[in-house]
Amino acid sequence: MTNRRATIADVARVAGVSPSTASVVFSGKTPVSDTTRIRVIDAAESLGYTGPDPRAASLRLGRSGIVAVVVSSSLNFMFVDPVQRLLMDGLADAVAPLGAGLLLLRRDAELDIENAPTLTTASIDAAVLIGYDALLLEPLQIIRARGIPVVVVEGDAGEGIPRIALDNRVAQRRAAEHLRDLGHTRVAIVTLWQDAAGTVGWLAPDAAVSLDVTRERLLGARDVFPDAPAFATGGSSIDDGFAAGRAIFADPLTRPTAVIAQSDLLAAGVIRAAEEAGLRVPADVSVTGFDGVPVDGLAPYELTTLVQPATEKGRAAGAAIAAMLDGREPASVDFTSTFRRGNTTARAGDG
Amino acid sequence: MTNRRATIADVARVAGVSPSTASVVFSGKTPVSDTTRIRVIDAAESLGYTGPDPRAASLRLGRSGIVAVVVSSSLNFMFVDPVQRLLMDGLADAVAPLGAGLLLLRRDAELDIENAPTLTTASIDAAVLIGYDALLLEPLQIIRARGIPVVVVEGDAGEGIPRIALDNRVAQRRAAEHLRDLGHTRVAIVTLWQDAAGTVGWLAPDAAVSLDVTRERLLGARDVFPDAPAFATGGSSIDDGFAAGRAIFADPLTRPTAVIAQSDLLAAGVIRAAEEAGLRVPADVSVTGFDGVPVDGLAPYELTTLVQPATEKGRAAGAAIAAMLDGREPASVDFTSTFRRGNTTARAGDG
DNA sequence: TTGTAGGCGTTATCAG
DNA sequence: CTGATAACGCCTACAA
Repeated sequence: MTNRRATIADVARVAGVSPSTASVVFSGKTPVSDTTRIRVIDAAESLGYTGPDPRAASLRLGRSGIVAVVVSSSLNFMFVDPVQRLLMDGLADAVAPLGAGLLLLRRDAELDIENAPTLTTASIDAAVLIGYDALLLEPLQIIRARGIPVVVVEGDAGEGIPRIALDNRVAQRRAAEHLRDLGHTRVAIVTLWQDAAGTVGWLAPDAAVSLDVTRERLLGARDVFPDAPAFATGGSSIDDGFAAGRAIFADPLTRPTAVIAQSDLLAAGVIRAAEEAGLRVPADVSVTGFDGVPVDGLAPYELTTLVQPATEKGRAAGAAIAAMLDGREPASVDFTSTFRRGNTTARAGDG
Repeated sequence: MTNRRATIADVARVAGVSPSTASVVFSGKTPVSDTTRIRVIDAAESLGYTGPDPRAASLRLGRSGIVAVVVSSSLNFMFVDPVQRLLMDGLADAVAPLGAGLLLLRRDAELDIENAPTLTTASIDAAVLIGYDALLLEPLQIIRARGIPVVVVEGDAGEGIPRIALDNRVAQRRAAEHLRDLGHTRVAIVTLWQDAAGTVGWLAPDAAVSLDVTRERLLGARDVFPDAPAFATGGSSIDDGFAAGRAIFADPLTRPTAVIAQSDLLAAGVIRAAEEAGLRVPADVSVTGFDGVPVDGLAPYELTTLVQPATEKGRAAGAAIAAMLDGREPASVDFTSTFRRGNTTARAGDG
């Protein structure tokens, strides 16, 4: 019985009008007399026609209303980070007015040969690359080859590709200066991923950090504390920060009086580790974060941190996409973080 | 200069073959001689042709390779929950072999009139509804009217709609029995959302809980402790659990010796609150969770909890979709949680 | 193995 | 305000 879905032609026939008229009734692009509109709508209803087939419309119009978001890791891993979540919400906000939705595309490392590579076969109007790094190079090339507009958030994909960036170095420097002004001299740094592999451990002083965000924030901290040791984590989570904190507080002799963490989640973990080591925060050790996001479960503490406009970054990415789809020139945007003093930093030696 | 993207017809012309032959070269559906294949590929390269236009293919083939995931809240809110994240990964796993991607559709409460309602205009092959409740009723109706296959995860959308479910009641009962076996009699319950509005506070004994998951788990706990008071939270987060815990531990006289939390995140918050109140876990108060997911930052503790196969649930949803797209009958699946003893429960009175 | 023809369901254009 | 026409770019019987 479910022979075939009704088409606009069927509706037009039943309504006794031409297909183009019926089409216009649905698109609203052109004025239609009330009587014909009603006839068409009635006909549609009687046929169970629920509106133009998006596939056909998409072919005809040349756009599908879909924006791809390409991520380099598992969704579980990616969305642990509140910054990413806020970013996605901002993006969703910004593309909604375009009538667009977000298509989540994982760049699967272990991609089976036979699997249809969705990035090459999906009807997408534009793409957003998040946390651009070497892993996203191939997706980027595919997208560019298809001539699809693309925006990069965090990280630099080269000339001609609009990017949404943050003043990572300057902002992180501000946190370091804050600690210096409080009299701290023995400071340790806890960084985000140092490379795509996610190698964990103390960074060699001259280590080349390939990930933009990590490198910039590290440079900012080193602008003030050139010799501060840095421990690289495998991601941005409380657990990762906890592990780093344990390593940092392991030796009472070399114990720092302050820790600069490259994210709020890492900072939360460092605080946990400090408590475990019997250190009070901020009396014995000061901790700074980065991001300014709500950290679930950090309750008593309020981090001294750099607040970045995560949602705004997503909106800006969406705006850039809207511009490109509109044929306008997309603007790269540099966002600024603001310093926020919490209760996790104090004068050195107050303990 | 970028007049028009090359089409397969252009490629065929340059290669000196017919369009159908060129098409076959790309689809691989029919054997083609090596010489012609090479000619076609060369022609494509010289024209900058990167493969069939997905929009046209999608119209012709009748499928777009896109599966919609409809969520009822902000992405930020939704992805706080590790269960949702794992679910999404499982879903992504399962639809990847179909060559499909996941389209994230927020059911925007404050939908502007002028905004294109993406659910009615997106080229989707199927849809997944997560945490079905009254809020998703309208999306469900739209989807069904369009005749698009749909699967519901958690929650019942009625006859004929395949669902991926969990043995919430039975599993939660097991946790309660565990506590009873440990000698606990004064037990409090911390629930997930009680209704779509997310009303927070003590539940009236006869309160009608409209959300399936919450209700089932509540019933399971009450199967063993019929009179246990229940505090409803506004979501599944450590902070929500913390707030609930504060309320529960506020009065030393009515203080329970055990708390049944309906999620691991809530349990983590309850533990935090217990510590704040000077109670030791599990010596003074036992706490059980639900989900069996890694809780970032819970480090020293290992929850006594019910482990649910979150990723598997996602995979099952994907499998059901694959079946439907294949014309096969989709199977509803009932998953089973397994009890896992951690270090957050102990015999009553051991403190 | 290759080519021909027709249509997937819409919508923009332009003439009435 | 309405209707005829012509794409949009591709795929697949079917015929050669």
